[in-house]
Amino acid sequence: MALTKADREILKLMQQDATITLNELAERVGLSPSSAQRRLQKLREDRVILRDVSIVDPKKVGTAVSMLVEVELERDRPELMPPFLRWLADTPEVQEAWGTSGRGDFTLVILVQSVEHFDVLADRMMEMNPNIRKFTTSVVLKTLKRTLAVHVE
Amino acid sequence: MALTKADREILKLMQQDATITLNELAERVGLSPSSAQRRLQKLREDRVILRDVSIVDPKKVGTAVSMLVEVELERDRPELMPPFLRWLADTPEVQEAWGTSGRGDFTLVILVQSVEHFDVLADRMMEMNPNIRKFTTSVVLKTLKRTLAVHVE
DNA sequence: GATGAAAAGTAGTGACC
DNA sequence: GGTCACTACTTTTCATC
Repeated sequence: MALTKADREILKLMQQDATITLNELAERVGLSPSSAQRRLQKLREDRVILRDVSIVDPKKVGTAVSMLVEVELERDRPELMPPFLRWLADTPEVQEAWGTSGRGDFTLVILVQSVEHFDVLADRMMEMNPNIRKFTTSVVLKTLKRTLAVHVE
Repeated sequence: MALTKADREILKLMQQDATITLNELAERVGLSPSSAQRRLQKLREDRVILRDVSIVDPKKVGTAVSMLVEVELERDRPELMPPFLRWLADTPEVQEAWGTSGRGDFTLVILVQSVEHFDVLADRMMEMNPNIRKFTTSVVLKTLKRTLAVHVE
């Protein structure tokens, strides 16, 4: 499943604006609309493009506090790992979660309406996950950049 | 610019799948297609919805190493702040960047093809930004969740 | 095996109620 | 906010390279 130059161009453009029409897309990558459409369809079939989503401004819907949370788990309780993963998946305030090397075991990006909401959430997190040894929180003062766009050569 | 119940439903659905048709959307929020369209249009005009983008699987395009980087800046060189912000904006490998309280001043999410690429990038970062006092790097071992979706009540 | 042109089908838009 | 007519976009077909 090698990517052509046109494929890469399509990915670049679609990551910027997925509402672009096939005519525009075709023109900008130097293909006919039907060819562009077929390439795009194949990129979706091959799961290179996973999905298209709208990006919502948190401030406009009343959720404006982001937190970076580093969580350290008890390593000797592996049976509590699946519930923790499920908690991450099921908690919509958790936007992102990575398992990392280094200091903390996990780093989470959490988006809530207020610090009070975070407090409640953190309490619930500890309550539901007794394998959390400790966690440290950084308040986001300023979001400078936010994209899931992948740099395509 | 108060959000109606239908608006919130629209945001929820569009954050999951922005390729949904107006007919589907209308049906699921209990409006006519043209009403749904008008609400959607207004959400875009009011910049509640900022844009629509395709989500690309990094593994499928050969970029598969994520790093979390905490950067600490010299506080007494404010004139070097704008260049740093420009570097963040102009470097496509930097997916996300926050200014935070707590230990580090800034936290970055960086996506590269390999650790070797990260090395080159980190060197360049230090070279171009002499106000970086130090930085610490965590390698992402596992990405558990990744979304920019905002939880809409 | 993929492309482009053109036809057929579907979805989005805007005027009107 | 809903209905309808119009326009634009997407998808398929078909011939071609």
